[in-house]
Amino acid sequence: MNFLPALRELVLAYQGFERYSAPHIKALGLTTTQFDVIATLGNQPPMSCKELGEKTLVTKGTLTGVLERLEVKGILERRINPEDARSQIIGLTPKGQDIFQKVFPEHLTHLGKAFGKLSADEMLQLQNSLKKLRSIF
Amino acid sequence: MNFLPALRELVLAYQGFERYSAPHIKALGLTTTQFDVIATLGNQPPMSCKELGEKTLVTKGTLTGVLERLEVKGILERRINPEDARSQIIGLTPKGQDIFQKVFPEHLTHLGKAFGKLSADEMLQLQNSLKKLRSIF
DNA sequence: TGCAATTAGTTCGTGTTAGTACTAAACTAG
DNA sequence: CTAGTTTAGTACTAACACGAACTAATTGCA
Repeated sequence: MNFLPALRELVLAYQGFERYSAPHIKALGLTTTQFDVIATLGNQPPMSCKELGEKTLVTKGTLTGVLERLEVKGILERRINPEDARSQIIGLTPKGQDIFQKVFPEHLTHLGKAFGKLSADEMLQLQNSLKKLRSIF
Repeated sequence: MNFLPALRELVLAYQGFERYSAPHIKALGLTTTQFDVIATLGNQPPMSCKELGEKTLVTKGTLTGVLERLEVKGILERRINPEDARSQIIGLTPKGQDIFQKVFPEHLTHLGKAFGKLSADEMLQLQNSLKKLRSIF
C-alpha cells in the first residue's frame, strides 16, 4: 500500500499551519515556541520546567534557552520550589500576563478564521484520522 | 467551534512521525533533511537548488548548508548549469547513488511497518482530511 | 541597446531542535 | 544511615529553520 501521499499531506498540512500561524505571532516579537509557553502558562497555574515541557511538547534542553529568553524579556520568572530544590516554579510576570491577555484571544481568532472553513464533521474526521495516525507510531 | 484538539493531534501526529522515522535515519549518519534530499535526488534527474528546495520543502537558505555537508561527505556534487550561470545542477555521486539504493528501500520498509496498521479506508480518509486541512491555510 | 527588475544562490542573525554529558538534589533499599 | 539510583535542570554541540540583505547573472522592456 502506498502511504507516501498521505505522509506528504501530513508534512504539508503541518507546514501550512506553521506558516499561517507564525507570522501573526512574529509580528508581536515572539516565536511560536515562545508563544506556546506563554499560552500554556497563561492558562494554567505556575508549574515546573518538566511539566511545561510536557504540555508544550518541547524537550527540556530546548526549554532552557526558550525560558532564558523569555525571562530576559521580563515575561516570566522562575522561583525556587520550596518542596523540591531540584526544580523551579515557572510563572508569568504581570507583564507576561498582560501580553497573554492581549495576544492569546487575538491569535485564537486568527486561527479560527482558518478552521472555521471546516465543517463540524470534517473537523471530527480530521481529529480521528490524526489520532489514528498517532497511535500507529 | 473548538479546533484546539484537532490542532493538538496534528502536532502530535507530526512529531510522532518524526520520532519514529528519525532514529532509523540517524543510525546511518544522516539527518532527516539530508535523507529527504538524497531520496529526492535518487528518484529524479539532477535538478537545480531551487527545484530541490521546492520538492523537499526546505528553504533555500537552509539548503545551502545541507548541500554543503552532503558535498563534503561525497554524496552529491554541484555542476555549473551551462544554460544559466546563476544556477547549479545538483546530482548524486556514484557513492550517493549507492547510499540511496541501499537506504531508501530500507526506510520505506521501516515506515511501511507503521503505516501497514492503517486500513486502505483509514489511509484514504487521513489523506483527504489532511488535504482539506492544508487547503484552509 | 541599455538599464531596471527579477532570479539563483550565499551569507548572516536569531532561534529551535535533539541528544549527550554533567551537576545537584532527592529518593530508596539494605 | 548511606551508597546507588533516579530526577530536574543546565551546558554544549551539530544541524536545521526562516527571513533579510547581498552578489552575480539574466531577462524584459522602453
